[in-house]
Amino acid sequence: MTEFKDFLYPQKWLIKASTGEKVTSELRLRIISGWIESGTILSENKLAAEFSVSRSPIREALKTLASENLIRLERMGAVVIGLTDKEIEEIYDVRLLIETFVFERLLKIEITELTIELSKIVEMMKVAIKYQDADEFSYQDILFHETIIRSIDHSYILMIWNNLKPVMEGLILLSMRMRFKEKYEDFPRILKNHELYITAIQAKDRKLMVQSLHDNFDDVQGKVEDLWKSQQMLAKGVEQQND
Amino acid sequence: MTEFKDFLYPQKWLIKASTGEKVTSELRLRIISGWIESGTILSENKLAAEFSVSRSPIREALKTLASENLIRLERMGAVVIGLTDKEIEEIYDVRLLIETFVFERLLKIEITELTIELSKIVEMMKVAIKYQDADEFSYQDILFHETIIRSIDHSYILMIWNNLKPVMEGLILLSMRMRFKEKYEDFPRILKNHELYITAIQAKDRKLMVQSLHDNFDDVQGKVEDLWKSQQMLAKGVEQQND
DNA sequence: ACGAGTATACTTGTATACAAGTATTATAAA
DNA sequence: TTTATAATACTTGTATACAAGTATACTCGT
Repeated sequence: MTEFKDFLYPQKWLIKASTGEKVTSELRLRIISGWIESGTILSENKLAAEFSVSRSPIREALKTLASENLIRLERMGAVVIGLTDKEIEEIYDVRLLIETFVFERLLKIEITELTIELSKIVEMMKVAIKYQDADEFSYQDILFHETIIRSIDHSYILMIWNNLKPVMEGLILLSMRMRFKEKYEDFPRILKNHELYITAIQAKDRKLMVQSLHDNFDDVQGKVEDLWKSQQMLAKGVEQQND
Repeated sequence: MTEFKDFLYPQKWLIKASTGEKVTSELRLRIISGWIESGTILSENKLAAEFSVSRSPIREALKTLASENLIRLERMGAVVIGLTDKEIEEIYDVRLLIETFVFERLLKIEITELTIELSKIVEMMKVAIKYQDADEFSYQDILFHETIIRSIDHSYILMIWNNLKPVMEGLILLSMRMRFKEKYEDFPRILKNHELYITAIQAKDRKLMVQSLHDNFDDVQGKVEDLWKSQQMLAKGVEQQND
């Protein structure tokens, strides 16, 4: 598999990844970004040719993406589902569902170590903002939520997160890249929300947590649509560079 | 792939399934039943030899089972996680979580068709009980819950269900096979609970629904442990037949 | 011109071959 | 006996080959 210059997915996150994982990550981001449009029919052979790999890693990728609800495997070809507004709302439904569940569990356990870890992550986010590193910021943002979820040690909640995570990662990645270019002023509020989240956990304050969660969602969800179109234009731009 | 006489998974559910799906289903049930014990390290080559298939369908199966949290893919070999009491409780946590979410949505939509469909399924369950067909009963039981979940048309809730379903199916299958042999008197109550669930949906009665859901769980969950040991003995018996 | 039937170019699913890396075991030296 | 090193027998990941089935398109007959 040659290293494409026009990969959307951060190359440095794929250093020790297998070919199958590379294809999966890249294909996922192309679908989420809209570069590959909903309704497109993907053929294993064509994808294999396009990525200059065999069908094995392609099959692996398609199976993974199907489990993430991004494509639908049919008799002849894989149909791209993609992310409409409806799907994005549904993703946030599920995030709200599991993070609320997690918070209820947090009320019952020791959270000192957790809050220290979360504070560290917020510091990392600040540095990422300072150096305008969208990818690093996204990584820390995802890590923030994953750290909270992992802390309650619930394997089936973690299973849900594992299925949701890659799509969330893609959404946040694209969203943050756009913000660094066009809405840099958003970041103080995003940071503040994360700090509020930590405070809510420390105070074991359910209302505060729900509020910060909603603010967080409004922050990302409310503006996803706009960022969406911009991101699509960006993706198209990349595409055209290679025509 | 030869057809094993000692398959745990219902053969008639696999008629039009691929080899990969057959291996997945059988392997899953062997893990859930405890035939393959927690901590066992599975090798692709050995499994391929055991099932008399190539590594391709085996790899597919292992990847699927890993996404269902039944095994953990590591550098050398796949480690069986299996289902401890903790995992079973966690599965029911998630079921409670999503079915509660679904019920909230049901309050807002037209549920006439749904309740008719559910009533039909309950009738099917009665027939299955009458003819002591544990597998058919399990199928209808799973279908009952899937029908409810599908009715709200929420692709990411459905995604969670799709990940949970195979394990639930296995649990219910093993549990029901045991009941038909040892606890036949349980079925009137199980049926009644399902009818109560329908009533709750019709009446849009949240409390009633939660109650029937809890009863349902107590029914299955509370007795899973006992049935568990019996099932393991059954599985061992099957194993010994083939020594 | 139009329909039936066949040929062809696809599709997926499975088997096999190969490469690269890892753990284990055996052997040799101290 | 113990330790270090090398050979061997594993492991997974990827590529390729093959089989069976499906849709498309084309040709032939009417």
